[in-house]
Amino acid sequence: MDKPTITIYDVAREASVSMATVSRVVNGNPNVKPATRKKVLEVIDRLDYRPNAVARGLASKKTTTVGVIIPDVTNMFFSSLARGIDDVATMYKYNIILANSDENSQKEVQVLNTLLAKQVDGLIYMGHVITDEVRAEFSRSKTPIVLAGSIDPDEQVGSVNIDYVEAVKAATTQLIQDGNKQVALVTGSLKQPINGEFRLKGYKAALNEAGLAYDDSLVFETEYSYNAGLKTFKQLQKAGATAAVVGDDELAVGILDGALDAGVSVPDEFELITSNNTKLTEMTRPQITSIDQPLYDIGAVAMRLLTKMMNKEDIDAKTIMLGFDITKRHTTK
Amino acid sequence: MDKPTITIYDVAREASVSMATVSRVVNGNPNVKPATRKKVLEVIDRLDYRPNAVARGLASKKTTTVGVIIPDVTNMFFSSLARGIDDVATMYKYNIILANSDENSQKEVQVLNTLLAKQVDGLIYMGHVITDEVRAEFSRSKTPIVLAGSIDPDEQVGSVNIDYVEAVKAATTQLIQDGNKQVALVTGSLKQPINGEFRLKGYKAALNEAGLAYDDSLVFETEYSYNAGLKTFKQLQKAGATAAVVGDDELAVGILDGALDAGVSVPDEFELITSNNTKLTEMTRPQITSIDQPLYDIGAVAMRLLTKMMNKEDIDAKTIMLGFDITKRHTTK
DNA sequence: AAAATTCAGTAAAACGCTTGCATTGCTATT
DNA sequence: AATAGCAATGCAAGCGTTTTACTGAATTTT
Repeated sequence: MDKPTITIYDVAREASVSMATVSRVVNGNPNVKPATRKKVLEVIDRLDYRPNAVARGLASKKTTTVGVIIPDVTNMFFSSLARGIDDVATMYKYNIILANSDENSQKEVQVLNTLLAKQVDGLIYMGHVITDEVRAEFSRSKTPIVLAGSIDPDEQVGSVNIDYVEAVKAATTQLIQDGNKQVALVTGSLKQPINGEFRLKGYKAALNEAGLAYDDSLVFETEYSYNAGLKTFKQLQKAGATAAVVGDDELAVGILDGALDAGVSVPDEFELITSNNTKLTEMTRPQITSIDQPLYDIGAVAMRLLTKMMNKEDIDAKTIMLGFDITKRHTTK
Repeated sequence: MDKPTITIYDVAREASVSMATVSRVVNGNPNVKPATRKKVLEVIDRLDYRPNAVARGLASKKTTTVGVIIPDVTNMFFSSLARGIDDVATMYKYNIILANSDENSQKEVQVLNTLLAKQVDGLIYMGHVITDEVRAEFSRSKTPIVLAGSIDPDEQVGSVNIDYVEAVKAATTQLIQDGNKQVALVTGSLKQPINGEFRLKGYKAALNEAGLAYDDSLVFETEYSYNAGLKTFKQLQKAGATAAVVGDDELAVGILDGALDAGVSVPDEFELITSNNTKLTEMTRPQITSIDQPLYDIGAVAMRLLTKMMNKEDIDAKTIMLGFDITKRHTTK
């Protein structure tokens, strides 16, 4: 009852040519006479032959599959990247194995290993932080790797980002120019380079240029969630902040709602700029001004870079910084 | 310079046993003397041997990989399902190949074929509608398939859902009990069974039970987007609706904002119940009352069902309906 | 017209693993 | 002591491709 799987060999026999010839027509190798090609294609069609990619992978040592490690698909920031990755992957005939890591180093290492065991041709890693264990795995393998939306302090592997220093600097400067003397910075863990290093640096640079003193009671380290935002607003108020640059959209929505709940008028009494420009920023009232990171593009460019690496093409630069904008909405004056 | 890939054969030689034995210890086959096992494991460790899953796949005809077809990862509804799927998949040692389809039948067929070529052990399909072409592909292959969050009119393949008829009925009834005589239904294309068949049925049933006449000028067919919601509110107002059951959260946020923009007070002058209970519903002011579909669970259960099918276990029921709730927030009285 | 080159195609060796079957020692049974 | 039974291994045949040589034939060059 099980239909016997039909193989390249069957096609060869039916078309009375060798397997090699069938393989050539399947792979578009030009070294085959049009008449033969046609004959083979007919048989393929008649037999409903479908090449077995696993066998092909074993023989050719290529799987046309790339591994993608993502903290959580459910997070818009990452799913936007993922969408860019998948679209470009499809364009170049690759498929994606998607694995959620929850930014858990142990899971990451584990998943990395199964991905490598599955012989993926390349890897894209998303996540805010790269632990030493993960870095160790990276260097242990010679599979090309690109980081999407996270910083590579070592520049060992490829990476695609925006210039977080400049982005936060621009946002902060804008808030200062609106007349705020007490601009807060609200981010995730300062242990993550993106926050503790880059964003903080941009923030300080802006203060400095404006001749304002840095005050670390205006820097808030919190979790990226709506509820954390709600709570954070109270602290912001206590600290006397009249504006904030926020590292995550959900968090920003929480802060906004915290302000509204407290009867604080936005943007008149409190201004807000967030960082990721996800759809969320348009769904609140007032809509939230945001640094516009081209998330989809970061993913797309990362995947494109990876294709080049897998192809052993020359790479101009392993680290690519995309431009950013600030999309003005209604949480700033 | 390229390290030679080290194979099971190398391990066998170094441990002076046969490949078969190494294979056995790698696969946890009990038929190995503890002493031998230990020796082999040591060599594996020393040589840093990593089994090649592609070769394994070819030999065993199992890839421990399942294909997942998703309309758009960027959509919270689907990404929630996907997260459930991935978590359960991981639990059962499967990986997921994720492919975005944009609900485009042609892409779906294409992706389905490459997935099958890659010899996935099973497939999970998400999408509101199953075109004939897709259905044809489904029946052409004997790979197990489960639909997650979409209806299978034919019951040919497995599927996991909630009871949309009852859910919409409950929501509509609630709105009627709040005193609304003009309750609207706002969904996506009525051509999709979930809308034109199930939701509409539930809606009519509720009206009927309440002794209200069905009026098709209160049924709105639109796109699932924030902007569509904004526009739709105006039509709702024109039609004299004082409440609405909405099929998508982004859409609902649009309608809510449309109401607020028009100076209509929610829920006093207009009530709203949405369908997917994504995080979005908590991020608006007022927060939106929603049918609570256990999205994560639908994904998880779908994947669990698929594992059973892949394992050729007995299945109690191919079609599974999960329970739902209505989470009351502040767009209803 | 002979030699060189290109074209089409063949045969068979990988690719790295699983697995059914055969084999080898042992221990337990008679 | 002979035999059966079993646990532990080894052997080798696949799995379905790609790819490397290689071979004739046809075409071009000299």
